[in-house]
Amino acid sequence: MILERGSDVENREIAQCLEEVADLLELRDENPFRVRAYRNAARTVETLTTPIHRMIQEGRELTELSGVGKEMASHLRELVETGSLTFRGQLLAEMPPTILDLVRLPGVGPKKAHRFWKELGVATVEALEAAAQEGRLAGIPGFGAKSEQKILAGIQDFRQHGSRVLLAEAERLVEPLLAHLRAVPQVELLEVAGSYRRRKETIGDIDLVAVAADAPPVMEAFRAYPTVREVAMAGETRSSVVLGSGLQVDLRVIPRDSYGAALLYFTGSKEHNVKLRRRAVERGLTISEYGVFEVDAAGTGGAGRRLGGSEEEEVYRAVGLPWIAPELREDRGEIEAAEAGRLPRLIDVDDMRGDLHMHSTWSDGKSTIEEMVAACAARGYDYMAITDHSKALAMTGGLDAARLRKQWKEIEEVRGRHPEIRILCSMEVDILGDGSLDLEDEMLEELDLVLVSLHSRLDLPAAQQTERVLQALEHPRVNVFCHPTARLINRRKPVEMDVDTVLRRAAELGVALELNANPMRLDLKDTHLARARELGCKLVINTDAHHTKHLELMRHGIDQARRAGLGAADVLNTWSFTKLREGFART
DNA sequence: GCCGTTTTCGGCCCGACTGTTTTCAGTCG
Repeated sequence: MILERGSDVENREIAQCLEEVADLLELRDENPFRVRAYRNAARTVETLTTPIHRMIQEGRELTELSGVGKEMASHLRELVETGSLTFRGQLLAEMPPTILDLVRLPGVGPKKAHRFWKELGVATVEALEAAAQEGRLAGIPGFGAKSEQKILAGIQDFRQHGSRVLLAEAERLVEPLLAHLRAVPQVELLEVAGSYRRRKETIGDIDLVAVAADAPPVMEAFRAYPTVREVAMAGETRSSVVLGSGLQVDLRVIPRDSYGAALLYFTGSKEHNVKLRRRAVERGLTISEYGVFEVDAAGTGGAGRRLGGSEEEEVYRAVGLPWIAPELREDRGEIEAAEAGRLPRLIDVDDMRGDLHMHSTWSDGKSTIEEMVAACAARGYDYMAITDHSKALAMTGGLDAARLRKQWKEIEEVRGRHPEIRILCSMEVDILGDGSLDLEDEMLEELDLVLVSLHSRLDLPAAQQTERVLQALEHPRVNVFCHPTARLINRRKPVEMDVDTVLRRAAELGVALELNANPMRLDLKDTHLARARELGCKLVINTDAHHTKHLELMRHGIDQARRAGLGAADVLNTWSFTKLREGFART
């Protein structure tokens, strides 16, 4: 990977490079703690809200970052200055880079991958597949026919379902499974843990935690669920299945008094758990999925007195912390905040008092203005905005000035019939290629609220895209920049843009940034939101509904906002209408 | 490779399951 030279090397790319170095070191059978040091540093960089290149510009000491020492700091510097890392190049010279693909296969780790290469000369997924089919794998010690089958199945699976599934999609798949399991009489409690409970935007697999006095009947029911395609693992307390959709689901059955500890453990994140365990060790305690225990004074490694674990609160309390919301459990500073009593009171879907981005049949929406208004009123909103597309988006039936004026007449009539809700005349105005807006200034003047978005020329180089966006935000009538990076999760990459610069300028200008709640967008993403708040940006959460039923998607935006640690006060459309008006005032 | 109100050396989170093996390494979460 050669990174683009220049000041805009993204933290994500740097983190990726360090991760690769960790993988390569692991393949070389290096000291596992050295490997971990690279992974830790990668994680620090990835979750950092300030771009590394900016830290360097500002002359800040990189070793301030946790997990970054002298060596790592010099790696980071080299990456920012040259766009590549010599050390990584040296490691890559020792082995074919395609070996890294092997490690991504289920059941194949660095040890096995290394042996495939050394003992069979196999370095690609294709070569491994051929070797397994020809029975050559079973020839090396430690491998048998079963290993061969497993690897072939893994390759199949990997090709079909390489990417993670959207949280909203996972919900649809899991709900009926939960109903199926809850119907088993032995099941006392059942909860989805893992990244699903942390409300991550995409899900790799599903982790279920169940309490049952008698585990076997639960396991049996689980494996007998109609859409189960394959039972990957079947133990007494733990089973793993693959559903017809390709989604892997793990189930752990645990006793009631371990419920909290198990839920905590399987909710993760891994990094959050590691830090909690370290805290436990510092206090002479040990945490497992069964509870919190005193470490045996005799030092035999056995567990001593049990301090609790039936509820998550007990585990946190044992290490001197208040309960932490699952959405925050990423080791991005939430443990330190909890310790200092500075955990944010997270925003809730009930805090929302309006939705400021939705379409109607005037452009590409499927519901009429009247229907959208009635649906918003039914949700208890105090205000809403009708924001159809502008004329540049011809395929959506975008409105020109003449049609927009006609639309205002209709909105005026609907206002008469719905005094219970404020209806703002607005528009989602396209940002044109040169950064100008797709609506005349005199029309912009008359709108209650102006939204701007990128829908075209999404492939511009970073410098040009950034300039284009900044140009649009400078326009004094602009209030909200919608789905800023224009990504579609798993389908379209975010535009190349210096997000940090855009956030800074938006904060200065008083232009609000949208968190688009559509589960395919969730744009801005959590780390950008956290950075936006840090910089004092105004924020709104909108559904971008194209049908009355889409108004319900607001909860996905709330999930994302909670992951960013946002409270109700951080989001303008939780405010009263009067305060909202003042909030949108440009600076 | 990082880190330190016990430490600049000696630590670095914990347990289940599988396959293949006869006591356990590798992988996963």
